[in-house]
Amino acid sequence: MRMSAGVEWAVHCCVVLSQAEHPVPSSRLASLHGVSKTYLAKHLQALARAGIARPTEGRDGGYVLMRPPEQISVLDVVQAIDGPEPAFRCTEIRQQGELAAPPEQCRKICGVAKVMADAERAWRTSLSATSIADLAGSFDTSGMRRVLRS
Amino acid sequence: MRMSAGVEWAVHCCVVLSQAEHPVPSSRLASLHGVSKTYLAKHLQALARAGIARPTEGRDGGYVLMRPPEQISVLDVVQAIDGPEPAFRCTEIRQQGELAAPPEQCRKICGVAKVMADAERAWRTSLSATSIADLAGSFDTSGMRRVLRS
DNA sequence: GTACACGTACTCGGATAAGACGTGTCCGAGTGCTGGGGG
DNA sequence: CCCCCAGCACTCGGACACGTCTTATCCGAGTACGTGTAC
Repeated sequence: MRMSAGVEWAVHCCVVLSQAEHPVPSSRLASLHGVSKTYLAKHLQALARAGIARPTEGRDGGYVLMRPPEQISVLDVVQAIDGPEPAFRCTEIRQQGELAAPPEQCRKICGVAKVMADAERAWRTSLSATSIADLAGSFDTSGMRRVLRS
Repeated sequence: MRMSAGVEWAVHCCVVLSQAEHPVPSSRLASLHGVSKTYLAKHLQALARAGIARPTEGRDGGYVLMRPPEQISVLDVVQAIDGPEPAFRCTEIRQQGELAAPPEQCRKICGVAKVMADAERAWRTSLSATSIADLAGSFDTSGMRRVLRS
């Protein structure tokens, strides 16, 4: 199970955006973090589709957070980049093969799928407990703001 | 983020093996669940490498669980198939680009990585709370045993 | 009747292709600023 | 001095290749059982 590397980029970008007072272009965000400009742009589009950041076109344009950083959880960013569908997808193999269970036993969710769903729920709950604002507190925001002004 | 489909197969196979009294060949496990024989064999090898199931060669051979099903957690099976490495891999982009943090600020783990690690820990804890024996209780084990004897 | 040796059928195991997805890149369309000219 | 307009540079956005991992398959090596034979 592997999470897209773009998630890390997106979270860091959100932290930077939470400290910016003006729109920040995707190319600037890329050079700030030392990553590919064009590929980061792709992920920022995903943030825009999810309603987390808003792009401004034209000169002096860039991305701005659409909500206060306290109201953006890490889970929001992860799901924006990685997709909202769960990692485990039950293919209902309990209904296939020689020991296929009869349909009347399959009204309830498969026990395997339930365990996986519970685990993913715990994962999401943990991610949603931290906001971008919380994360920003663990970084050197003063230096971040200084670099953003220059 | 996607989990390997083989995880579902492996968990169901472990449930079946917990009800079997004799070794069950991989080809039998495949036809019982209606999945590819050869591909399932590959995943069963992973279970063997992880010390969960043991293969027996020759005629009347097959796989047998190496531990009582109460002592095999769903997490054990998931990690055997999907690998033990975490889904999120921090690439330390806080040390790259224009706003690279100085090394003395990087002795502690990156805040982003910490949030992800905590979430995955919650996920693993949830998965380890359920054993193969618990799962077997949610299936029709009597029918399973009947089919296995035939 | 018993023990041994052989043949066979079955098992696992690793090495080998095909497909899907994440990763990375490129160029075109659209927009807001800015400088110059006219009123 | 103020307003309007054209040009421009910059931005985003979607369409296009590449590499890697998951998925899927095949064939060979090895082993335990069953049978036939010799003692």
